[in-house]
Amino acid sequence: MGSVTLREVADAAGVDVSTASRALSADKSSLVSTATRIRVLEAAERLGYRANLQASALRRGRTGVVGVIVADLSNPFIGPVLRGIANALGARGVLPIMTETRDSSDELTQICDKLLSQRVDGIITTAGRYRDRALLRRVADEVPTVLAVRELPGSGIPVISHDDRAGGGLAARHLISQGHSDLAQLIGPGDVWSFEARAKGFREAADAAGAPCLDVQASVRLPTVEAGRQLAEALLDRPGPKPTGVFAHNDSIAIGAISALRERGLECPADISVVGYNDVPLTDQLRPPLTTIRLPGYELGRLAAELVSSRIDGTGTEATTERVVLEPELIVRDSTSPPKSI
Amino acid sequence: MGSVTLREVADAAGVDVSTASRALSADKSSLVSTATRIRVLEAAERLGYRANLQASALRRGRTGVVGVIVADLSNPFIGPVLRGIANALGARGVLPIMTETRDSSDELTQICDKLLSQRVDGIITTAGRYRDRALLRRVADEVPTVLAVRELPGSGIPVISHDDRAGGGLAARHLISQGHSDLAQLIGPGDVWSFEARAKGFREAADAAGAPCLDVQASVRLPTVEAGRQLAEALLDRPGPKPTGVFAHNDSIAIGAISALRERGLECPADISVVGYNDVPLTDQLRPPLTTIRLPGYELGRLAAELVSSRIDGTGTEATTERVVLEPELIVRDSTSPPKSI
DNA sequence: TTGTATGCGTTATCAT
DNA sequence: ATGATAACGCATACAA
Repeated sequence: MGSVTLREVADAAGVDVSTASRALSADKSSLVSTATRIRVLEAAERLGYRANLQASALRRGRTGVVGVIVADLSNPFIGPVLRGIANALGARGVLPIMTETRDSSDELTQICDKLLSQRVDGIITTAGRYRDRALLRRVADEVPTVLAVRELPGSGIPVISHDDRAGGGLAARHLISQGHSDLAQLIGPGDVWSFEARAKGFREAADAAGAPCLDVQASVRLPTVEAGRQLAEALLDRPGPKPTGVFAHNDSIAIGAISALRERGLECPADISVVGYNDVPLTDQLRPPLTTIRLPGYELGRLAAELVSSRIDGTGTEATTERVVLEPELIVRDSTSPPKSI
Repeated sequence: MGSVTLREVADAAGVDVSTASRALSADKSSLVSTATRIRVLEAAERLGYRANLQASALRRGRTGVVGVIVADLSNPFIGPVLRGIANALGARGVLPIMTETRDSSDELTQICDKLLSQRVDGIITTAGRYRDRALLRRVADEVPTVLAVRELPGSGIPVISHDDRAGGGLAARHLISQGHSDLAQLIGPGDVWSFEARAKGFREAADAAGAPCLDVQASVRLPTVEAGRQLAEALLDRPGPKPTGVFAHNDSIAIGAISALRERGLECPADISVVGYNDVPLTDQLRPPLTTIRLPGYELGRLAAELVSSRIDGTGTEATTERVVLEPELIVRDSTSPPKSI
């Protein structure tokens, strides 16, 4: 492609490349006389000049690109997060490279390698599992890195998250306040901060209220509708009294569970109440509309992008921005109600 | 960041940079003796060498990055498309830069500029509106470009789409076969291929069956749940007989419409049947589960990525790959049923 | 205010 | 099979 170089612009304007470079640079254009500046600008315009950011990056050591790594692009809760990231980065003229690991550590390894080879200025990831801590730590040593949504305790990597533990507590207290005394939780895939923290928060609040709490653990990797189905069936297949209040670790699991329960003759919320997590789009239109915990995805994305930007600029006051934790919010809809027997 | 350069690896291995370059290059490593190759490889490993793709790109004229431009990251139908793109590109070692226009032409202009400055090897976009034809045509002249999902007739840009017109026909014939004789369609934002084609297909099939068809046009830019609400209310506020079979141009509109209808005392499907479009995740879990037309998002994304890759490689037999059109599929669920009066 | 010269890290061409 | 060298397009330290 005969793309126009700075050299050609300079020649057309009758100046040296260095002068042309200065004239076109936003902050250094003051070092150039107004007359020559407009001459260069006109020449650039006329020739259709477009700066080669690759070359510029090579010279300046900055690419204007940050890598974004998510676990699952088809998880609807990720949409708002990506938006928040894209918007905040866009405002600074930075472009995001988006990648997906499907929660596979091998994938993550390869992706990190690729991003580092691309010399991205920074990395934002929501895909870290505990087992990836060392890997991500190494990445963070090479390039400004920010965790979003999922924390990685002990990694020392700055993180923008929200309080999953408090979210679990909200779910438990809501069910208890509705009169449920037999609780259960459908736990998301292991090795992930979000689910462990939610489980812990839920259990603590249940214990505090003296309510028995059954844990049903997932053996699957991704927290999907199908996983919710399996978890609900595992719950029903257990011997003993059936809980009436169930906390699903995300909305997909909740949806799958409600569907599976219905197939076994249990209606939600008449027979069993279900609380979800994330408040993904459309949860208010489900059958029934889902009571859930809102995860502030857009905000998380936006803040993560701003944090990584400030790290890149070196303006991050290291100590003060290590960890930002937003608050979850209980959204009450129709999937929870007082238990029948009361 | 003291990142290791090829130079240092060469020095450590006691060879020239050019030899080191050959040794590390996949296809040219045969030009190097096995002995020195392993010496170089070891040195690289030991020093933690990582090729600088920026520099490599500058020299070779290829970045290994393609730009992806979508209209709306929060539209759930885009998830599968992005996945298809990311997976197909990933298999070829190419990374996607993802951007969002919110269906604004200004945004699109800026984004194209940015991507071209980044010297992406190719561009895939689902965000083209008719008014953007000239802009995208110019882009396509600079870099291999592929349209996905939305066509841009007369632009001459290769496109991977599916048959929206046939999809509209499927919707109409389904409603008619259920016994509906009074039809209406809630039309998506103007200036966009998908919606115009769906409208046309629906109208044609209605006409062919002699069924009157009311068109309700959106005045909004994005086809959201809220837009669906407004469209449904506009429909009800019209004088004259109310249609019993409604085609919403996407699932979000359908959901908003059903919700608005319910607020006005009309139940779906008892009082009014609604067909959506896209078959986005969770439509089967809605109240009621949505009858809809499936748009093969993953396939579209995958094919678009493969097409742009072959264009980049220059292996695209120009004439044969201009336009690929997949087939839509009717998914019958519970939001449609025969009208009451029958 | 402008020009000169150099280097960012690679790869390709040409020798050897 | 390997080395020397130039060039990709740009930005900056330095000189004028």
